[in-house]
Amino acid sequence: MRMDDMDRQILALLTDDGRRTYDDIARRVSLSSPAVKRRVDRLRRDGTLRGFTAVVDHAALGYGAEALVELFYGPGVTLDRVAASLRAVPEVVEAWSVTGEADAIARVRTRDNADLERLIRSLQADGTVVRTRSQVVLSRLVHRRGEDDA
Amino acid sequence: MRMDDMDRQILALLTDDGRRTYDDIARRVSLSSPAVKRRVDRLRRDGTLRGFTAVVDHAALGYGAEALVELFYGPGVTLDRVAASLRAVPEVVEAWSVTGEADAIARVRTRDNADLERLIRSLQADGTVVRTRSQVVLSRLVHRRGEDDA
DNA sequence: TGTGAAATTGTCACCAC
DNA sequence: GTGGTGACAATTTCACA
Repeated sequence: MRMDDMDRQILALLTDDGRRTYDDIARRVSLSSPAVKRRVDRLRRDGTLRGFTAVVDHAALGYGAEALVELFYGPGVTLDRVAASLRAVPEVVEAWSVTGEADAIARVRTRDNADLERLIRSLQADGTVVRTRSQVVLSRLVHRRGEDDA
Repeated sequence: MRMDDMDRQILALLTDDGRRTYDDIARRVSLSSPAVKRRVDRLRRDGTLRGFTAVVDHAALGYGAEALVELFYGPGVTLDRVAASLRAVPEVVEAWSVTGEADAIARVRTRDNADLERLIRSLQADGTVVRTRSQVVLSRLVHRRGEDDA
């Protein structure tokens, strides 16, 4: 899985616009479009390039509330069990196990704060999580393309 | 900015694969490809669809460390100033102002934990941030496509 | 919204380095 | 191994119904 600067440039261009044409990329990196395609195909096989996705404005879709919810597990609860139960909740868009006080942090998105509160209650009611501490997102300060959704 | 179920289906399909062809989408939602294109064009004009991006495995690119860093501002520090100083740090891939104890949370990504520590020190040295509290990501438990990078 | 045609893009075999 | 060229297939795009 060698990675040269050409690959990094191509990935940066595709991160900026995932639907850029091979020809457009080729001109910017001074290659032919088949050469670019071969590199992109290789990066996908490697797993370095996982795929492509649409960048959607969730607020425009009616999901205006977002929060980071710290989760504290009950005794003896395994990581797999928490992961499985979080995956079952569509509002959980991302979750990590972390160092520090909390065991994990879930990033959740709901229509509004009322839904947010209901969601947090339901996470607690689940049984795997004994306590939560939430930080509601007021605004986005930084966002780099290829790093998230909206 | 009306949004019907057809639009939502199209956005879901493009979130799953941002390079899906109009014809592929058209078959799945029972429309013609020009009709799909017209809707996608409208969603882009609306701003509902912000664009497309590549989904990259940052660990494969040598950035294996990730953390959520809670930031506590000094007195009188404005949101704009924090946003500007965070934007200047490439390792900050996302940041939000939040409710709760901390003023903001930055999501950062570095090569390793040593770089992570250096970065956190530099955020404190900046002057706008008087204290930080970090939660280092151990593993990703949940990740929905269209919600992030790797 | 669909159809059909033209322009653009993706794809692959083949060759050179 | 990597890259380029040219030909063909697939897709995008748009005028018109």
